[in-house]
Amino acid sequence: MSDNFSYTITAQKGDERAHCAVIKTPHGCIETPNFIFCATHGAIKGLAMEQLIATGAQFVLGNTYHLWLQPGPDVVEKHGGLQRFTGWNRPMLTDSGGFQIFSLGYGGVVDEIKGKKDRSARPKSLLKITEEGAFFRSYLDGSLCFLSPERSIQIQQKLGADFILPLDECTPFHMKKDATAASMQRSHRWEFRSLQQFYNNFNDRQRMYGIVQGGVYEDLRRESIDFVNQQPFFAQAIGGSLGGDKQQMYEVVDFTMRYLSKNRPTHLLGIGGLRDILEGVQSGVDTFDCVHPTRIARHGCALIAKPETDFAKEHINLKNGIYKEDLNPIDTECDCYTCRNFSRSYLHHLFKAKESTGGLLLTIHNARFMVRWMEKIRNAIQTGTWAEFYKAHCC
RNA sequence: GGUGGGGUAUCCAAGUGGCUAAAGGAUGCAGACUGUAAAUCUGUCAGGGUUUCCCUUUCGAGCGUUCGAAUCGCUCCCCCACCA
Repeated sequence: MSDNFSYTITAQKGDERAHCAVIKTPHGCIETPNFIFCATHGAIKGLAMEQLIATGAQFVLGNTYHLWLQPGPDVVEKHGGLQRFTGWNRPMLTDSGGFQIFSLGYGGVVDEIKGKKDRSARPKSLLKITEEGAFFRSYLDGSLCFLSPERSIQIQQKLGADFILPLDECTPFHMKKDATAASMQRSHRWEFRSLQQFYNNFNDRQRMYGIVQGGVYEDLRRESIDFVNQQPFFAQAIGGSLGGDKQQMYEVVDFTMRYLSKNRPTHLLGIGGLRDILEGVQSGVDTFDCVHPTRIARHGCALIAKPETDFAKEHINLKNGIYKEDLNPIDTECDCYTCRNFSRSYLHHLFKAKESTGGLLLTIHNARFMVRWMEKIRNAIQTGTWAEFYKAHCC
């Protein structure tokens, strides 16, 4: 194998697990800790890639399931891969569709994975899961779809992102331990098949992550870690249910990180709260991804650093009436295009008037905010002040 | 001047005798959102209170019929359409 890919730890103090590293890919390097922005359908909702690049973002994620249904992997392949297709000529990862088995499969309990209560019940479009794979009803046209580990990898090989994920099965929080264990073991078999497919058609411009399952159970997580550590993955991700509340999530991530290989980059799937990221970094996580910053932007919320020591509220809602005549920018410290040019009052107006530009401007702010948040974290680690930084924000 | 239609809460708009403090929508006020079927979803929206219950004031205005009226009758005010 060539040296298209590498993982190098660049800063780590004493016996702290928090560290900085560089992940090298054919499309450039990623400095970690870092945040991966979600471009599920091959676009950052509300932004042109040019605008995301301007924020300093380094890493973007697309979704196998969505891109498979639309426009289809062959179309992307004809463009020369996802990077050319989307205009993001930088490091990229594709998720396997495993999360969709969960999110489309449990109907109203999409929130289950976070231990939250059933709210907006949706009709489920997952028909059934067998050892072979998952049968879906396409949410686009109702047609029957079948996603297997092999199929997911074939699709991802055509999509051509730098990093790909094996198909796994996510389990909801309220699932009994033996069922969680059975699901985890199936995920392992699926990951093994994914690896076989990957290496059978190996392309030196791609690498694969392993995914740790096991829910909130420490012994299951250890079993899953043993599996992942022993398989020839380039990197590893923590998936599945992380518990019923934040504290449990931090604990699950922490004991999982304790046993995972330190020689591989580690990704925490689907987590992106500001405090959550600090806790993850503290446990040794390299990368995070989350729809939260871009989604809440479209819903009128801007991430803020104001309560530097109180993370009860990590954002403000620009739709609130108090911003109607607020001439200040979202954050006077922020150097993003939105904060340099527009008032909270203007943003409030755009959302009240249902102008999609409001979502665009807040997405720019939130993206830039996340980029700067990760820069602050890396800076603290590089200057040997991580412990103080962490304590100042998390205690 | 004539004929017909209409005036309902912040706005639009259902409702023609009790189950109506009054459907629905919008606006307003707030909340949620964590590997995106999300530019989505939820709550609230006459006033007050000891707030799973009570009181006060409401359907253009007034008077009346009735045990009971946004709903029926009379008078008045205003709006719209067409005809002179």
